[in-house]
Amino acid sequence: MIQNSTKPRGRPRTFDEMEALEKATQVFWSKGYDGVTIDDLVAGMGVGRPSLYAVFGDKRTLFLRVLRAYAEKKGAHAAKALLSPQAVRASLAGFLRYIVESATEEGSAVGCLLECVAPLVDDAEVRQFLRNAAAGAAAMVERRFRDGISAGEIPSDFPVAVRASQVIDLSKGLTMRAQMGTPRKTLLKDAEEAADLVLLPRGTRHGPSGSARKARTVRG
Amino acid sequence: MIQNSTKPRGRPRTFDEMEALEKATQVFWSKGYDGVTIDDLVAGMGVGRPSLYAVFGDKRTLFLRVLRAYAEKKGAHAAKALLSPQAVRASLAGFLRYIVESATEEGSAVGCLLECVAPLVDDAEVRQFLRNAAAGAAAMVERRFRDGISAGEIPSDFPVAVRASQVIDLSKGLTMRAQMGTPRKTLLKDAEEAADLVLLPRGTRHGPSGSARKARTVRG
DNA sequence: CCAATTTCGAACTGTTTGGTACGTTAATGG
DNA sequence: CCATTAACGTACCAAACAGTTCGAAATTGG
Repeated sequence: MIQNSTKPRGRPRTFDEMEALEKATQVFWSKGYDGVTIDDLVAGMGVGRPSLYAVFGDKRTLFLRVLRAYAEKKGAHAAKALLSPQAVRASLAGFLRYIVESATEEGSAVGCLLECVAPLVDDAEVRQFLRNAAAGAAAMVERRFRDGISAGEIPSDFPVAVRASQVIDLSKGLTMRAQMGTPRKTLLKDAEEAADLVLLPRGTRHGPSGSARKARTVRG
Repeated sequence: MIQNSTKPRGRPRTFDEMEALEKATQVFWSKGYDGVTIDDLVAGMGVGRPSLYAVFGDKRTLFLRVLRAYAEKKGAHAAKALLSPQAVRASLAGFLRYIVESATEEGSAVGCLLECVAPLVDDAEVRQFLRNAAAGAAAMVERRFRDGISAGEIPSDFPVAVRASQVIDLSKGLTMRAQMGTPRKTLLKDAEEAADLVLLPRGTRHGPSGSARKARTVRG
């Protein structure tokens, strides 16, 4: 048990800190960062205005905390989808499906907090956090690729790093389309296509398939 | 000449409308949408406050106009890169390079107006516009693919629509990474990789390459 | 030079916002 | 039962903000 035996001295809080934090997530989720006023947070979190400042600091601090909690939760979920005991393609598709699903959830006017709200905040610390998060996600995918190589599912010359970052890029594209209102069904289909794409073996460009091979060097 | 012979009657304006619009673009570019105040626009555009309302309407109207002009310009540029008389891969790489270059330009704290600022505006009309813009871009890429098929550069069974939308997804990923501070050099390299990826012939997954083919159906 | 027209610029108004001060309430501890 | 502690909620303040008003200035037409 984490419960500290010593009870706090003064008047007890009328809200649960973690619960309030989740409500704050909802608020930022639905209104963006700049769009949210302190009053929005007060109303949405069920926390008095002075308490909000006392417990969570100002808006920026609160947002960073929300972001960290959100990323942790989402990252855990994504990792679970990605590292489940399935074949590479299924893992990858599951990962991308999860991205799409969380981005097309009801009640979020703006889409995904990490990929749609936070990027606009224009704050050094937020940007750093996002870079790290993206790098972490790419590393996770890359690791899955390596495991796929170990398992013999993927050829050993598979460009794991490049493809991993491409998975993340594609996922960002999916997320942004979700935000623009592309229906979930379409995106889920595209998630499957994306999984197929990034697993294609490299090298063999279309040379042998077509008849004409236009006069040019195909890079290198 | 477009010049209307009749000179306007009253006091002449001290600013050029188009020039002011470009300055407004810069303002939105560097501060986002919610982040800019009317005073920012007044200061950045060199237009008096009442004139701004009289000529451009309120912030939202002005932003939509900025967005349209920006998209038109960028679209033209991208189309030029994409439809230039080169091989498919070179066209595609040029297109993606342009995306990266415009997203990593100096002086834009926030990145790209279309893909980083506008998506956060949470306005129905803006979202509609963005959907159309993305669809237009995908259509442009798709068309280039078709031309590639006609020219015999690409096999005729190439999934043009799917790959076109994947190009757009990848470009959005590149743009977002640009905004997070990933260096241009990295992104230019990734643009090349992306061009390679989406041109890979489909179908042949890794079955024949590795030795072990883990017991499972590879989808379907 | 004067009337008509249009823009300019400063100043104004009512509202919203972030942040805080203060008296009140609810708990603990002796 | 009173002192102490801590959170609560109302109410407040100063700054920022969107949008407008109004007189001065600059141009055209006669």
